[in-house]
Amino acid sequence: MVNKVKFERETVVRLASQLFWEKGFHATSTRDLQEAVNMRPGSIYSAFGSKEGLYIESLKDYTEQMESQIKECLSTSDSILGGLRAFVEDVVTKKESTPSAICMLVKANCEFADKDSSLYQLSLDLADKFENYLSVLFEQAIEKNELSNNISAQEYARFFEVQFTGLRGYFNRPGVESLAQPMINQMFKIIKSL
Amino acid sequence: MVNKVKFERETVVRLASQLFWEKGFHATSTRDLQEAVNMRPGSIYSAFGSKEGLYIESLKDYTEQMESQIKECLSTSDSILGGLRAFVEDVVTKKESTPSAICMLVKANCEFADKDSSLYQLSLDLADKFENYLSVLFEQAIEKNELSNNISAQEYARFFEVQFTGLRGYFNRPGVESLAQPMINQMFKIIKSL
DNA sequence: TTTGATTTTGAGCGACTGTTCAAGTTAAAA
DNA sequence: TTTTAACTTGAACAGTCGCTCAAAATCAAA
Repeated sequence: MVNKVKFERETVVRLASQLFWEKGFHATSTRDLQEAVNMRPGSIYSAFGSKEGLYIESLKDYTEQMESQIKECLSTSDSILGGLRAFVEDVVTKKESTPSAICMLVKANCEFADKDSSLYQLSLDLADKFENYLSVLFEQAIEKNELSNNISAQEYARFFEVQFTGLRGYFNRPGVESLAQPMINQMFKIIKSL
Repeated sequence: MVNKVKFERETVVRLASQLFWEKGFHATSTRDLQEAVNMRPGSIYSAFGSKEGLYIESLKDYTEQMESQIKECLSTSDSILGGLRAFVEDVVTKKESTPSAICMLVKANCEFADKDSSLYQLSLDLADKFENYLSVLFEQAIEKNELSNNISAQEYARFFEVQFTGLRGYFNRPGVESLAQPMINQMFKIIKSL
């Protein structure tokens, strides 16, 4: 090796991810990105190939970050359900410190209308992966008798997902902060009664 | 009057609305719109002022269309809850005939990250109007004893909205059609038990 | 039939887009 | 110290963007 890359790939992807999450793919220009990651076009294109390439890496990084956040919440809590609740509270109540209350995966799924586009497909694949991960967690919750087995782990996961994304959409506006805790309580009360 | 406009304003807005709903504001070019509504730029700009002006009228038209759809469902059904259920089934199961399974208001709210932008504000205002309309309906449902008064009409409306938008997001993908009816059943079973 | 206010047309403007690449810089190896 | 492959730079390209406006077309009223 004669010379090393000067930038930290992970840092750059993290910064790009924040910008894409906030503004979406189409509304983020390559010049916005250049400024955000402090790189000139040539370096970006040699490292990521295209705006789309950088976006793909950013979206994957986002889901990894989200899974890390869940794992963190699980390790802090003494039950699966407690961990999931902590995660939901984290996301919904600390929305000021994130680019958007709305999940970047949901935003991606909204933005790419062409069902044949690879970015739409990617958003589906990552959402699928996330649902599977949730299913595993709910499987464990059933095994630990935190939840009944009236419905399957996958059905719990689906309900969680619908409620979670619905809530995040609802809280993507100012002035509803005081509703967060009651609505999360309601959500988990329902889950336990399914 | 010396000369009349040649186009039907409502038809044009309807066509533009479909395109904006499908592709979003940023990904829809003025040339896409020109083709869709079969008008030249000069005519569009003299009638609507700007791309943004046409979008504003399109989004307002969308919400009016949605309220009409609810009213249609209510008139066909003999209960408020039955009407709302018919509406949800309509939207979630006939998604192939619409530009997107996801609500155009939700897409708008996703797309406009700048909380100071007037398009973001518009999406909030229209969503607020919709929530108020739902509240009125749930108020009636409580009065007609279709629902308990354990929680307020507004709380019912909020739960409906979260569940409804969550479901629509979930069904914005291929291959989940068979889950629609069970999940809608679950949704209304929960509403009745609140 | 002529008039004249109004609407429609579409070529084209300046700004911005994603992307390229020749020239400059860097630092490990020779 | 020199070499040289890898990396960085940023001016610039071709294409697209939202939008304008002078000219042509339209048609009720005179």
